[in-house]
Amino acid sequence: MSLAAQGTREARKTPVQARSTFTVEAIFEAAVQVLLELGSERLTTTRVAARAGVSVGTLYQYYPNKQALLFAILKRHLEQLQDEIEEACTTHRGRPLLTMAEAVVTAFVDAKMRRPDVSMSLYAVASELGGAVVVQKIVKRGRVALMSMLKSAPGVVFDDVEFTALMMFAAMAGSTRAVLEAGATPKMVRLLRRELVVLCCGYLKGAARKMPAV
Amino acid sequence: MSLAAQGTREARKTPVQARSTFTVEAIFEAAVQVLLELGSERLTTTRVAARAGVSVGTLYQYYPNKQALLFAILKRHLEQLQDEIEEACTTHRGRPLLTMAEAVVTAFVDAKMRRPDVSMSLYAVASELGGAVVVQKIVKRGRVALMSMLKSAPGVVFDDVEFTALMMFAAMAGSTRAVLEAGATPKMVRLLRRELVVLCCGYLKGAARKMPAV
Amino acid sequence: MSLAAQGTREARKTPVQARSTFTVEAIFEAAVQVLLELGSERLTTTRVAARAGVSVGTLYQYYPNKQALLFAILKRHLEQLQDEIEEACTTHRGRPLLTMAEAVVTAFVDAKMRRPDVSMSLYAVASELGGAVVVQKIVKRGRVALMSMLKSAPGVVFDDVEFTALMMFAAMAGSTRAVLEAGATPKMVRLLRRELVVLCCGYLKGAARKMPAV
Amino acid sequence: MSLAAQGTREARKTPVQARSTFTVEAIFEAAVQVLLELGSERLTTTRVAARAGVSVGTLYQYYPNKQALLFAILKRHLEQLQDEIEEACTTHRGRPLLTMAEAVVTAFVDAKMRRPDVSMSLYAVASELGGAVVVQKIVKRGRVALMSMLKSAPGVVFDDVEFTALMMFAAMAGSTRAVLEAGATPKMVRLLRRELVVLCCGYLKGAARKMPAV
DNA sequence: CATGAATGAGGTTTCATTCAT
DNA sequence: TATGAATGAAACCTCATTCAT
Repeated sequence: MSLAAQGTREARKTPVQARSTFTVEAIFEAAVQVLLELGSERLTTTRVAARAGVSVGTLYQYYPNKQALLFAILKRHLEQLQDEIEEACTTHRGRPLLTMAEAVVTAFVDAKMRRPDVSMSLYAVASELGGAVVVQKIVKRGRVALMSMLKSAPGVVFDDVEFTALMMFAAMAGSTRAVLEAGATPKMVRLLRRELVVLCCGYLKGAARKMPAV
Repeated sequence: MSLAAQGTREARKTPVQARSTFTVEAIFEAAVQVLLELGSERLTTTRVAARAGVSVGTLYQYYPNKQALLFAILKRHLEQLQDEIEEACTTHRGRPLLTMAEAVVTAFVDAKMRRPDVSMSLYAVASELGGAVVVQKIVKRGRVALMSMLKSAPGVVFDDVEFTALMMFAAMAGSTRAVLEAGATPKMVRLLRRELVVLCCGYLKGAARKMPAV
Repeated sequence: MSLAAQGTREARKTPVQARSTFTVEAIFEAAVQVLLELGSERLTTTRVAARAGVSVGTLYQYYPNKQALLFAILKRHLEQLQDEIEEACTTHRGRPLLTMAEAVVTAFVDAKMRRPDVSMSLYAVASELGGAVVVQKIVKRGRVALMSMLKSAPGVVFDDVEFTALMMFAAMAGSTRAVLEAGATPKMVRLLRRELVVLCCGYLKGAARKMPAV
Repeated sequence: MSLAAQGTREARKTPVQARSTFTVEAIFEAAVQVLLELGSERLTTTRVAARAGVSVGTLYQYYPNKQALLFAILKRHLEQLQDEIEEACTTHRGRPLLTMAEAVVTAFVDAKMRRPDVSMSLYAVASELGGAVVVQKIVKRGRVALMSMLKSAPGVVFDDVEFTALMMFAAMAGSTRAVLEAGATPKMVRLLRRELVVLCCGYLKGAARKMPAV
């Protein structure tokens, strides 16, 4: 939102030596831990440094500021998510809509539920960094993959694939979040997967126009 | 989450003199303004008081702390939203699923888009206060109304209406949020309404089982 | 200590009407209650007024400021104490030292232990108002009475009765306080009485010079 | 009393660099000065930091809160006092009661009168922190030493040495306090020493039972 | 007289960030 | 490079006291 320069959000130096790689990772992991234990509100750079076993000064050597650190975590999470979605989308090109929906839903829910605690903690981070262009950019990758897959669906065509993809992702994100925030019991997660397939499938069918066979 | 007592989130005293009613409102409005301009992160009690033209002390006479103030805003927003949804749900009992979907989607999107800026600012607030029981309570009202309406749908029955209602709301919330965060151009909002109807309708049809006519 | 004008510590107006007498008393009692429940640190004028069932404004009508209120409580306590000590001293003029010691100790401990909680709460108040001349003045009365009684002791004379009286009071005050702060179990109080007699008696005997019979 | 955790009263970090040792001391000394000049009531962390020539933040690096700072001063005072009393008690084991009384009184009064101003300022602090277990602990040391010395007195035995020790300390503390609050002129201090010996001696003799020679 | 809304100085505490060592 | 002491702006919140109604 009011995040001024966004270059500031990137990590400061590319670690070339083994030692710094190690340090960076230690800081990163410490940050994740603190985020989980105390939430983004009570995460302080000093605390993270202490947890990582380095001094604050060192932390600032690798992350120019607190936001950059939080952003790094968010980024990794989002990129993993996008990777798995891309993978699912490429693998299922040309398959029927139901199969597509199932694949994407599975990829999405699996990725989010692998570390439900991390996913939840990141909601707060994302809402602070929310509007940031960098975030939008990362998320776009999955949408592009989804669009591309949808276009490959046999026998159907979408009026506005881009928006359709947006809607589908939003629906998945929204319901997964709701389930996470409601506690994400195994039973709920099971229901979520099933209903999300129903929902996406229903939506895709409704959004698609049948193409006359050539 | 770590928000201990919830009494802390309630307003402090009910104004008895005419003067104070005015003051409370001034503070509330000032808070909304500051929230819009600076976001919840940079909203400070001093700033709100200054904007309202009162002293900090006065602010604290009516809102025991910053959270209570933010919560008041969130609460009003959510309650209006729930009101309109309840209204829509009661009015459309017994109608076909498509009509129901249209009604709820319209109510939801209308409510959210009446003050898109406020809606967006409140995302951050909600993520801070999200876990709070009071919030959950308010939101439940709409879900109950939706469930009740769905049960009245002619000729169909749902296996787990409660979860269906949750999914539908989550999908509406998620996609509306996505559109808001993407800028919410009039065109997008139009698309959102249309596609959300498609989505909800598709989902409800998929989730419903046909009942044999008596 | 740094208490500027001390006239400010007196109550503001002498209640002439029945209603105000009642009000003043209600405020006074409320203050005592709050003092006991929350301590002088957390006693606020608003709280006292609320407890008394009047408005802050009314409180300030009768007590010009918070200190005056606290001082009033301390004053009453001290005056009662001095009364009882004076009484004991006058009654036992001319008796043997042991009898005198017993009488004064009993009066002192009784007075302090009648409301041990109040006594303790007032330590804090006294330490804030400690140096105040007004307090010193009140306390002096008991000392004067004690001196006068000691002078009447048959067959003995003190080199510096004034200081002897001071020492005796200080010893009584100090040990009573220690017992109060240690919890003041019935057993301890019993011990206190007994030992205090031993102590005072021993001291008085040591401080007195035998006078040759006339 | 209502001072919850006692960890809060302990110092925050042990300085490792030379610089910080200096800083801690500067803060401590500044605190003592402010305490003397303004009293504990008007001592503020900001003022102390300013006086010490450091920023508030630095102060809070070493003392987690205001109380911890005040407590540190009180602690040092009490510990010195206990040290000197212990010393006096160990040195005079097995000596006659009169010698014992003289030794302890001297140690006590000397310690208190070395910095009469500090002693007085600390009364207020002690009454705030009085109930704290940590304080009780420190003070206990002197009582234990006194008890141990009394037990070693030749030819006498005490029924309840523990209480006797308590009484003797309370009497010393009480009278010293009275003298301090009365201005502590050299003459009074001289009288105090003398009379306190008389008082303690008289008390000990009264409290002791003669033991038959073996 | 009583009310209670309003005041606002002032206090405590946190924490991102810098920089001398 | 690493350290961690120091910074200080800035936030939150309290409460004695006043004064218009």
